[in-house]
Amino acid sequence: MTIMTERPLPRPTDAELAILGVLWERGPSTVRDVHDALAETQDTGYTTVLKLMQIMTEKGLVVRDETQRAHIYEARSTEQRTQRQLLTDLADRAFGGSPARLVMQALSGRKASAEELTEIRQLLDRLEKGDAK
Amino acid sequence: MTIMTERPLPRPTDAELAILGVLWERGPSTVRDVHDALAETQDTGYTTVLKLMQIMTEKGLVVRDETQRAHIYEARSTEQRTQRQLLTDLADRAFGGSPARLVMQALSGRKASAEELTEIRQLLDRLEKGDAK
DNA sequence: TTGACGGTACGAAACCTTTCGTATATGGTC
DNA sequence: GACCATATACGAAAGGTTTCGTACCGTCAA
Repeated sequence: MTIMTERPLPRPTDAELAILGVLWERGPSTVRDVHDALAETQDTGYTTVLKLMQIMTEKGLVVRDETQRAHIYEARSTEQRTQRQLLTDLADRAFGGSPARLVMQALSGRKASAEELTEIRQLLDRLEKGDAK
Repeated sequence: MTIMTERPLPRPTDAELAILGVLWERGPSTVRDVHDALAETQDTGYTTVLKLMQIMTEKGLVVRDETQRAHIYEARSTEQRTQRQLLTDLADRAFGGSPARLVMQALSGRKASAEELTEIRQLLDRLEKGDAK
């Protein structure tokens, strides 16, 4: 039995995050799928996307199924989990490690709709009930 | 009269953000000041910090006063402003451009203390009164 | 004046990210 | 089988980030 020291995944780069976004939205996809989806907003070449996804495979950000001719890629970490990682990362780098300060800045700096504010308030209620998560 | 097309400052890199952190905390500082402060936690060479701060000057992230032999550097953007920029940037890249979703994820994913939650709630109150900012 | 000290400037290496050209393989169709 | 469309693999260039060695300059004290 091999001991797999589950190394934490590296922070995805900008380009990698865009690709992950497609994978989260579409689910397991081929390079072509991802490229076509990205083509809506960007215009990066097909082989560029391919190369990035190959690198992401090496990094462990995605896994791929090679049984088909067109490999099928899947994000290794969920969107939520990645988002949280990015947030704690940003909190560490720019908010003295305090997610609370990050939240306050995000709230005060932005115009959130009334519904959103209400939603956030409800979330706070749940949190204070100790109903974490 | 020169037209200064005030270009938006670039997103600071990790190393740059660490330096900005020192400048925000200490106020205008020399390279040595910054290096010594960083030495508490990291261990990057003096010339490395110097070079970074020179690059940051080129980018406009900091301004420097060269009247003294030891130049004095100052952050060009406030901590708050930079934090907000980083947050909207992250919201764009990883939260579909929605700061509200970012906030919710930050709240649900983290254990915030009761005091912090209260503080956030008060902030929400002020926001809903239309007392933005 | 000269040397030691502490500062800036500069260049380049090492590494990472992003890009894409080109080579090569595979599968289906005529 | 031969061809064509479409896939992956690979290498390398271009640009950005981080690191530091080395050169050079000014200041001050002996």
